[in-house]
Amino acid sequence: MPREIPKAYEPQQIEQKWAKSWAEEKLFRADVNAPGPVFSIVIPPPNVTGSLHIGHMLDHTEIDILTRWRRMQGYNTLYLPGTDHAGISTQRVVVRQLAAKGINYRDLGREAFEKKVWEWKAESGGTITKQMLQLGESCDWTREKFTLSPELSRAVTEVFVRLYEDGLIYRGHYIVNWCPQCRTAISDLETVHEERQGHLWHIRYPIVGTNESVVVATTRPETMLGDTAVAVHPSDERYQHLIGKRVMLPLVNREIPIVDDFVVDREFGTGAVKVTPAHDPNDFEIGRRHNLPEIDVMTDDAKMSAAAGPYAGLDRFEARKRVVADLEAAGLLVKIADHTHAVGTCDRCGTIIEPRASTQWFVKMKPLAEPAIAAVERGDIELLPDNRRTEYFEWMRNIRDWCISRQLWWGHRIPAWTCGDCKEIIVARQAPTACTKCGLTHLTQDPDVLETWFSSALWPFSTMGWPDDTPDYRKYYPTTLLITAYDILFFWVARMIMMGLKFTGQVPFKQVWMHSIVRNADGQKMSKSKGTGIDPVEMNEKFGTDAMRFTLASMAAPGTDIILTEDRILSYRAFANKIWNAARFVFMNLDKYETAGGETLEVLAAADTRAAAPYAAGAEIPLIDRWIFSRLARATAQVNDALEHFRFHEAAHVVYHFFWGDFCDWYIEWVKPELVSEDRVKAAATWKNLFSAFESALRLLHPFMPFLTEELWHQLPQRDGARSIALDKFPEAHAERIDTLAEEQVALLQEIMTAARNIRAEMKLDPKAKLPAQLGPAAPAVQSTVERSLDTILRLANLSSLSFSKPPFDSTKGVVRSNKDFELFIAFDAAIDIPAEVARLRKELDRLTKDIASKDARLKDETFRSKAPENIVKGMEATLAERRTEFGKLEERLAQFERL
RNA sequence: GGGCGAUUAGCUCAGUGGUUAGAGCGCUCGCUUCACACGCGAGAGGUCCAAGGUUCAAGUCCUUGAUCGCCCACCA
Repeated sequence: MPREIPKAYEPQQIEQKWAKSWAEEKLFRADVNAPGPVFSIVIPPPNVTGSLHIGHMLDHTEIDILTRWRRMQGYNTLYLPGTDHAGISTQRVVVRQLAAKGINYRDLGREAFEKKVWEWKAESGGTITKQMLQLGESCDWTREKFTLSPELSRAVTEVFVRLYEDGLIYRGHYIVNWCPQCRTAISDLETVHEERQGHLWHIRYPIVGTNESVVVATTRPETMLGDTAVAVHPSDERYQHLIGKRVMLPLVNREIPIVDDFVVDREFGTGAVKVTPAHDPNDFEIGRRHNLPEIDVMTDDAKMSAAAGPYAGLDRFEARKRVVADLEAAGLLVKIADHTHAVGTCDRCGTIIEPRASTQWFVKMKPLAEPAIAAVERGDIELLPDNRRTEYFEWMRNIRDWCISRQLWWGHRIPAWTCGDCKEIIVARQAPTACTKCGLTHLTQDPDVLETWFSSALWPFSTMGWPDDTPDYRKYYPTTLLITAYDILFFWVARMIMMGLKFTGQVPFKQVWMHSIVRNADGQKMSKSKGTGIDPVEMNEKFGTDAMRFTLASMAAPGTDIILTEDRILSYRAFANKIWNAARFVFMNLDKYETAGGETLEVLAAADTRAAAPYAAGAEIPLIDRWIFSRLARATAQVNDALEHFRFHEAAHVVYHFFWGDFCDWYIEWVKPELVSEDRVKAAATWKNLFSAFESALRLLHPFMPFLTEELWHQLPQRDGARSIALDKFPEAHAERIDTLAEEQVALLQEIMTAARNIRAEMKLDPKAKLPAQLGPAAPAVQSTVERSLDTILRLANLSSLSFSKPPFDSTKGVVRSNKDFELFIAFDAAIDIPAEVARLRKELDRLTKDIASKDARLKDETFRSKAPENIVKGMEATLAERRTEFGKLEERLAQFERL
C-alpha cells in the first residue's frame, strides 16, 4: 500500500498537526500516580508550534530535549503551570510600548490602559507570545480583579503572613530605586546600570560668618535643593576647622551644617560632599547618623516638588540646567569636569532611576540567604556549570534587603491593612473586620502590590498545592532538576532556593542547569520586550521549528552565549530535508518492492525492530548491516552520554553525522541493489535491517526534531495503541554491540572507494566512464575484505574491474593513491598532469617527513619512554611504522617521475 | 571598582593534556546518477591572540599582557 509522503518537506503543516495532537494526548502532563522516577523542570505548555520562550529561548528547546529524552526513558515527566509572571509580563510589554511613544500608562487612565493590553493580546495572538498569554489567562491582572489562581494566591498570602510573623518582612523608610515612568519602587535587581557620559559640577557653598567657602562636587546638581548638610572626612586636615560650622545653601538660602562622616572619600572630587538624605543612599545613611532632615524635592514623576521652591514643576533634567545656570550667574560654579558614571535605569522602561527615600515593604534577606548558601556548599543543590556557584555565593553573601512592594496597577495585593484611627498595621490571611488594637473598623488595605518575583519564588511548591499536604506536593517536591537561563539565577533561582528552604525545610531542586542565552551580533540579549535579535517566530516560520531547535541544541555548548545566524539554521533546515528525503526513498522503494511481490512492510516490520541488532537472513550477516548497527550503537551511546551531561551540542553533532554520513551516504547507497534483489530472502533481510536502523534513528532524533520524527514514525507500522514516538523508548546505549572489526573493514573499503574517486576527480577523467583499477593490498586480510564487497566497490567507485597486483605500479601510466593498507592504481591513456602530481607528492612527503621526525625524536627520548603511559608509546610506535610505510610508497612514486 | 567568559579555517563555532586540530556555511573542481541541487562526489583552506612557565607531552594547565563581550557594584 502506497505511503503518504509528500514530495516536499513542509514543516509548518507537520508542526500544526502534531502540536495539536500532543496537546490532546497530554504527553508531558504530570501524573501523580504514574510509576517511575520523577523528573521535573520548568516546562512550557506542550501545545507550542514555536517551541521557544522569548526571554530565554533555550528553555523550550533544551528542556524539551531533556524532557522527551527522559520521558522516553520511562521517567514520569512533570510539566508545571506557569506563575503569574508570564501574565504580568503582558502588562510590562504594553507599558514599554507606551513609554516608547512618550506615554505614561497612568496618564491613559485605567480603562484605556486595560483596553490597550487586550488589544495587544489580540494582536500578538498566534505568535510566540500566545503561550505566555495562555499562561496569563489564569491571572486576572488588574489590581481590583486580581485573583492569580486561588491556589497560588493563597500560597503568596500565607508566605507573606508567615514571614511577617517571623519578623522577616518589615515596613521601612529607606532609599529605594524609584522609576518616575512606572511611578513605583523597584528592586536592585530590576535596575540596570549603564555607563553614561556626565559631568561633575563643582559648586561653592559659602560658609556662614566667614569669607571662606567650601566646594562640593556633584553629578546631580538639582538635588542640592534638598541638601541638608555638607560632609567631610573626620580626619581630613583641609576641612578640620570647618566641622561644626554652617554653610549657606545657594539658591535656596538655607543654613545647613558641616558634618564629619567616615564614608566621605577624601580623594574624590574636593573631599567635601553635599548631603541630600532624601535622594542618595549614602547621604541617607549620613542623614541618619547626624539626625539631618530629609527634603524630598521631587514628585512621583520626577518633577520638582514644592520643596524645590522656584524650581517647582520643572522636570528634573530641566531643573538641572536651570540650577547650573543660576549657580553660574551667581558665580558659584567653580568648574565642570567630564565624568563617566554608572546611571541606574529601569529594567522595564529604561527611564533613569531616581534614588528616593520612600516607605516600602522589605524582606530581610540575610536569615534566608544563610541556609541557601549552606545548601549549595553542602552539595544539596548542584549549580551547573559550576562557575556559576561563585556568582551565586558572591551575590548571596552580599545580599541586601529586598524591596517587594510596588505601586503598580497589577499584581498580588499586599495582605496588610492600616487602621484609620490608631494607625496600627495588621497583616492577615483574611481581610480583618476590625482593628486588632483599637477595635475600630476604619481599615484600609495597603494599596501596593507584590513584585512578581515574590510569587515566582514560591513556584516549586505553590504549584503543588502547598500549604496543604497534597499527593502532588509529596510526590513532586523536591524536584530533581531545574533548567533555566543563567541570567535568571538571582531573580528566580536563588529566591526559589531561599523560599523553598524556609517554608518546606527542603531544597526545591537538587540540580540546576543554567544554559546559555541567545544574543544578537551586538551582544544584546534576545528579548521579548526589547525586540532585539533575530525574531524566533520568523525563523520558525521560515525554516521550521525542528531546524530552529536543532540549531539551538547544536550551539548550546556550556559556558558561552549563542549568537544565532540564519546560515546555521539553514544548514539544519537542510538536514531536516535530508531526513525527509531519506524517508521518501525508503517508502518509495518499498512500494516498488511490494508491487513486485515482496513482503509488505507489516510483515517485514514484524521482526523486532527494537532489537538494535542486525537481522540475519542466513548464516552470515552482511558486513554493511553489522556496520550500520555498530555505528548506531556507538551513536546511541554517545547521544545518551551527552544528554546525561547536558552536552546538547555534542548529542546533536553525533546524531547529525550518524544520520547523514553513515546512514544516508553509505548505508543506503550500499544496500540499494539489495532492496530490489531477485533473492527474496536476501531482500527481506535487508529491508528488515533498513527499517530497524531507520526507526532507531528516528527515535534517536526525536528529542531534537520532534515534529518531523513524529510524522515519519507514524508512517512506520507501530504496535497497536502506539500514540506517539515520544512515548516509545529512547534507544538504549549498548557499547558492547559495537563491532570494531566491521567498522575497520568498512573504513578500509571507504578509503579504497574514496581513493578511486579522488583519482577520477583530480585527473579530470570522464565521470561516467567505468575504469579498471588495480589494488596492491598490504595484507591478505585486506584482499579478502575487498573481495567480499567487490560488487559494491565497483558500483560506488564507478569501476569496471578491480584486480589484485603486486606494487609498485607505474606512475607514468596512470595514477596511484595509497595509504598504509593498500595502493590503488588506475591506468589511463590521457596525459597525466605530472607537475601537479609531483607537487602533490612533495607536499604529502613534506608533511610525513615532519611527522616522522617528530615521532622518531619522541620515541628516542628515554624520559618519554619511561614516563608516558605504555599505550601512548605503543600507539606512537605503530603509527610511526605506518607513516614510514606510506612514506616509502610516496617516495617510490616520486622517484618514478624523476626518472622520466 | 569587582567577577566571569571569549580569542582556533574567509564567517559562525566545536575540541574531555596524548599519536596528522574538526563541523556547518562559504570557496574551488566535477556531476540535472530514477530519495534529496535544501543534493552527490572530490578538494583547497589553520605560526589554535602574544610572551613566558609547568609537563615526557600544551589548542587544552599556570602567570602576565592585549583585544572583545557579559554580569555585579550606593564613590558624590
